[in-house]
Amino acid sequence: MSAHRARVLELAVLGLLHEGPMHGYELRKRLNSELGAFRAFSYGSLYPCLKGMLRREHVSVAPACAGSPRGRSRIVYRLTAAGHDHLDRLLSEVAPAAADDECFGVHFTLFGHTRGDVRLHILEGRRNRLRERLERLRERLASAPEHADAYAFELHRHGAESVEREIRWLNELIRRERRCSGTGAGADPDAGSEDGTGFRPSDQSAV
Amino acid sequence: MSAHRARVLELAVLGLLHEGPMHGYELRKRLNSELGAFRAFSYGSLYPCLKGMLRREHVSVAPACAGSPRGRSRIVYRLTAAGHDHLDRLLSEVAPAAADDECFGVHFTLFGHTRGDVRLHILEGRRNRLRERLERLRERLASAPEHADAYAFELHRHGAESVEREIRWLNELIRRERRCSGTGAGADPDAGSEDGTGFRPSDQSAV
DNA sequence: GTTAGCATGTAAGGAGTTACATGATTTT
DNA sequence: AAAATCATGTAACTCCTTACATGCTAAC
Repeated sequence: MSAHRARVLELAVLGLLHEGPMHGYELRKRLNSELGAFRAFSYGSLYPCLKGMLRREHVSVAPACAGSPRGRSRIVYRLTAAGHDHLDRLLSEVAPAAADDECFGVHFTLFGHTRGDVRLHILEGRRNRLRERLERLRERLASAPEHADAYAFELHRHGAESVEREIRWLNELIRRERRCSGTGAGADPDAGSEDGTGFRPSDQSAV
Repeated sequence: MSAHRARVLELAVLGLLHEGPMHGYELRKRLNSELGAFRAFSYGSLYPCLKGMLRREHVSVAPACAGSPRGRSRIVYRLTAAGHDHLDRLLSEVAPAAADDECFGVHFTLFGHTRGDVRLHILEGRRNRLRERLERLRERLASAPEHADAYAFELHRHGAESVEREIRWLNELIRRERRCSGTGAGADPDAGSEDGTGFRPSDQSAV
């Protein structure tokens, strides 16, 4: 009932403020370069978010430290103890939403503060999501009738290749995580389902 | 001032209904397999959307044609003349939003009904968007300090590679479009079948 | 003295989701 | 009779965007 949806922005803000205090403007800049390719947040979402976090006392405001305050005076936000706890809690639970396109990047970026077992769960969750997607794409490609739209086909072909690439990337990451965590307590049969689907391109290694 | 934002769902519905009349449930299924990898719409957005289109008289309802009506009686939607016009208009204007991640796929899928020059504009718009993204990613990668987060770095590295791949794909498509429109008029999408679909991921340059 | 960049904020609203409510038919 | 599948629909809500409003400082 509490956190049933994404809440990407707040997680990202918590993550950034974990590195150190920051004011809103800078927060937004780093948000949009750190998370760069994935999302771009506007002030219209950032400031209300900060306001909410302030109300919940996950952050506190510091008086604008000087330095070289060009422009209007800054409001510097800093994580409170409660804020740190909240971030830890968010990073400890294996949110299924972490497999979402919009969330995975943020969670991955915060892997540095995430427990090893949670990292593994998130990577596997993401991989499973992509495998489902790939399966659907392959079904469509396999059943592509001759009258099919050439553009749609090409889009799905390229989409399937992209998904395959990301799955292979995840496989490699998962392998590394398992190796690092040493005694693998996990029991996941990682058998490759070889595609006999007549799916062509230089398909190295099972995804 | 009228259509300042995406409106992906309505465009997709117009596109599907252009193929022929359909009822809501089927529409949603096709929406989520056609657009497959990209989006998944729920009934909670589809039915209100259809209602709006009905109000604007872009679609009309037909009495549930029989066939094998398993389940509750169907409501079959059909494009009106105004609906066809509206779709044509949407596909004629080069919406900048077509470069968005969520929109590009839908627009591309409808390339079969899109004029050649508009296709080219959309492909180029998408490529420019991705080039900007790639530039930002490369900046981040280049300026990655030694103390940088290894996970964030890896994410951006993989992200940059993915974007490069998509840009190369777009380059190839743009090349083909130019070649086709050079010889003849651009309004015959279904002809030819174009099948040299062998896209080689070998060339790494000139993104 | 006006433009440009830095900095904070709000009001209105768009697009879509979840969860629910209903109902018919077929399969188990 | 229960469960699964097909089928339509609504209300409440979430997350975010756009467009606007404000104000301060530096450079041209």
